[in-house]
Amino acid sequence: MTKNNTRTTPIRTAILEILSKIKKPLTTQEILCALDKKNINANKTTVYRQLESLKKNHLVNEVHFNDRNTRYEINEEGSHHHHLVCIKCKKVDDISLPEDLHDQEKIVLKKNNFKVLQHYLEFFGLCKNCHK
Amino acid sequence: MTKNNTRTTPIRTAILEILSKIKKPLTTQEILCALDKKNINANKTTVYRQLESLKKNHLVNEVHFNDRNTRYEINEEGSHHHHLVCIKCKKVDDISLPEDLHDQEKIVLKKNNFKVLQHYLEFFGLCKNCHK
DNA sequence: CTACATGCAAAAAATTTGCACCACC
DNA sequence: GGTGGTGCAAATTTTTTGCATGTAG
Repeated sequence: MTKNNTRTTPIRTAILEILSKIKKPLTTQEILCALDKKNINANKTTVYRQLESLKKNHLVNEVHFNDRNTRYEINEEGSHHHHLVCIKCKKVDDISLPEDLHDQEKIVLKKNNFKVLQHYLEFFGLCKNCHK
Repeated sequence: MTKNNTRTTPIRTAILEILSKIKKPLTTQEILCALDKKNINANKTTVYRQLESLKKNHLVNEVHFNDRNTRYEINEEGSHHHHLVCIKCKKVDDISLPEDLHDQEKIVLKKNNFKVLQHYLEFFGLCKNCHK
């Protein structure tokens, strides 16, 4: 039993394994396929529910790119990273930025009296192969 | 006739007006309602198509927050701004950051040889009213 | 008179809900 | 034995597509 009254089940474990290994955000569809390839039979409802639960437990993050798809990525403690999304070949690279937040950003947030719990930073553009 | 072979129609104009005035991202639903309040009768299909077209013409941006909704905001040239999303009261504030990108971020992007066309930065947390 | 715009209906896709049943603690 | 997990079907919501018609350039 993990925190928040959730149990460690094969499906839950498998989803975490998949996301941990691939280290990039996957859509529900992709997760479903990946489970299938692992010969783990899971209903899409279950996957939705597990992802929702994993999100609540801060084990995965929901990420959105420039399309209409909801994606999930593993939430690796300490290594907060961002994404470079190539709008041409759709490749997604992670980048980890040397420090968390710019000082000036912190000042703005402080001035707004806003308590940041999470932030997303995504770059859209052309990767090295696509902007030659 | 604007660029990209699009025409200036009442619906298109109204959508831009709405987004220009409100200056925050709206869902398709909200845009539909706003049109209704303006007594402009528009089919949802048309709105979807206009938003897609406006996006292509870089007049609006598609924005995603921490839920499953697609939102659109006016793309105001030069005043690139970001959002503070309160996860409790759902209020969305704009912030404009003093400078575009952190120097160190620029270095990382350069090292990755990635040409940035657009970037999103959203902060999720608690606004001043909600974290008392 | 041609290309874009629109509305309507239907299809497709994504997500949620209700209910029954199972299984772990 | 009670709480969470799962599957299935159905409902709901969101988005897309096809087609007929309208209309501005």
